[in-house]
Amino acid sequence: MKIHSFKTNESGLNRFFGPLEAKIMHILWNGPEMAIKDVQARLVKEQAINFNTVMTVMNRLVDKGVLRKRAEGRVSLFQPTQSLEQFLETQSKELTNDLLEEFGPLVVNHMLDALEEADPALIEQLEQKIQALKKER
Amino acid sequence: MKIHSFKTNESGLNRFFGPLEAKIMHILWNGPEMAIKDVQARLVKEQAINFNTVMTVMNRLVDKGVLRKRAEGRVSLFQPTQSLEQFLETQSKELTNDLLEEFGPLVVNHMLDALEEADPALIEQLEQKIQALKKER
DNA sequence: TTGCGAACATTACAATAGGTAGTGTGAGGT
DNA sequence: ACCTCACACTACCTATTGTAATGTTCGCAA
Repeated sequence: MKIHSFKTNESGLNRFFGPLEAKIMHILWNGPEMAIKDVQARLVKEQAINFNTVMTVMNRLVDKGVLRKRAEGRVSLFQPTQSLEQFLETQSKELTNDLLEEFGPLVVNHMLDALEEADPALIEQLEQKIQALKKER
Repeated sequence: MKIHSFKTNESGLNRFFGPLEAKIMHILWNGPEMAIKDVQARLVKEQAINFNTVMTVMNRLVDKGVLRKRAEGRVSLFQPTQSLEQFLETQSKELTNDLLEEFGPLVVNHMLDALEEADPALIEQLEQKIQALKKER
């Protein structure tokens, strides 16, 4: 399995995951390899939550391929299959390609409209890359 | 209601809609204001489909705000609330903004990587817009 | 005037995704 | 021999989407 949808009405990890899934991924990305009860312990600080609930969701994340599970004696230890950086890199690349494929020039315009108002540094970066590209040809 | 998710594993209208929803929107975007039975007639050319099924889905599309329903005597006529162009414009803009918000510079790089392999004309367009932007300042 | 048929409304069921949690099982330590 | 803890299995709930049966209404024709 993989990530199939990007939610426009959410933010951060909630764009890729359900709310509990997102919290769990957040914990695993900001800490070491962990057992279920470790994750649960961190979640409980916010909100009471059943051990089995955490287990079920974590196992589903394993099925989706975003967590890896490893037996260490009697307990299972979990860790993300990708670093957060890799994950964001992968997802943003896939999304960007999808967008360009689907919308082509429209996206370029929107991009610039957005950059115009937002971030002069990004425009600089863009121009640098374009110049670099041109020289290569 | 609105569109809340963009599916990375689909293509075209299926990125925004379920498969039947997408077919229905396709028909309404490529024809005049229509009654349910007109839509059904076109769908049936491909695949037998129950009138009520079409009705239910079309009414849901009205609830979502992507179709408008208008009573004309005994029948209801349906038509998209936006043209396909407007819809794609809106969606691609929203997605582009979301992406930049969420990933910032990562997206700019992916964009250029993609453009590099894909389309020299888009790069030209990009550069034009950047020059235009610079002059404004 | 009555009643049929067409269009719409209401209701419901299946599948999938995600959140929640009860019950079952097995292995280790006491 | 047994108890506990971690894990497995199963199930139920909500939402979304596809599917369709049943119920209602109203104009027109006999």
